[in-house]
Amino acid sequence: MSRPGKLGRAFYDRPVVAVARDCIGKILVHRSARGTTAGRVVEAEAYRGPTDRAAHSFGGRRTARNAAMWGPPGHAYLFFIYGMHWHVNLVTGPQGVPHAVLLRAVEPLRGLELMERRRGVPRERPALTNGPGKLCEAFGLDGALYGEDLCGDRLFLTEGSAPARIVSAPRIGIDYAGAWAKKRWRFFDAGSPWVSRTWAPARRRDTLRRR
DNA sequence: GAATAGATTGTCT
DNA sequence: GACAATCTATTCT
Repeated sequence: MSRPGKLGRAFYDRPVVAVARDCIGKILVHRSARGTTAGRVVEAEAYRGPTDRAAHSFGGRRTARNAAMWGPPGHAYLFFIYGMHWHVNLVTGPQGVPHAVLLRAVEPLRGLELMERRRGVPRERPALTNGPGKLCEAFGLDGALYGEDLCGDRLFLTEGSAPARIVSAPRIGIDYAGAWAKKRWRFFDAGSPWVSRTWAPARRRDTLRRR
């Protein structure tokens, strides 16, 4: 009731790949003590445990860290990685189904000054929010929001404008996942300059050194 | 532009 | 003790 167009529980209580695709173009809003930040989601990935080897819930793995993934839809699953970055996910599907959507990049819309201060990057540079760790830093998202209800007033999505073209591509940074790494469960707005990478990452192992 | 190294810590084996 | 759904600076071409 706090915002027109706020997405309800039903949006998240659907198959994870569909939610990931439908996220593109929606508006992410975070209201914090320091101010409100908002941005248009331009890139997201689906993680479909327990069968998806790339998911933290692969093989039925259930720990304190990934507990939110197993909870009801429409909540936030945040985790800390590489010793310095937070990532934010939208939990999807019914309780007990450990699926989630990783938000990878947004186009900044509101709270630009706050984002610049948090990131130390000027608003015109894509580096402000074009990566999962970057957007969390810009929006001030961290463990304090673990399990946050996305149907509440602190962190949520609202209706936005669907892009002209959504591209599907392999997910990033999960080369260890074997065949699952090839699934095209990364979605992004083909026309946005705020996407982290427009296609698959350069694969180190596959790129032979030319003398 | 592309490739590489280093940062840095919570979590789990 | 190893590793991770990353980022940045630096180096090389």
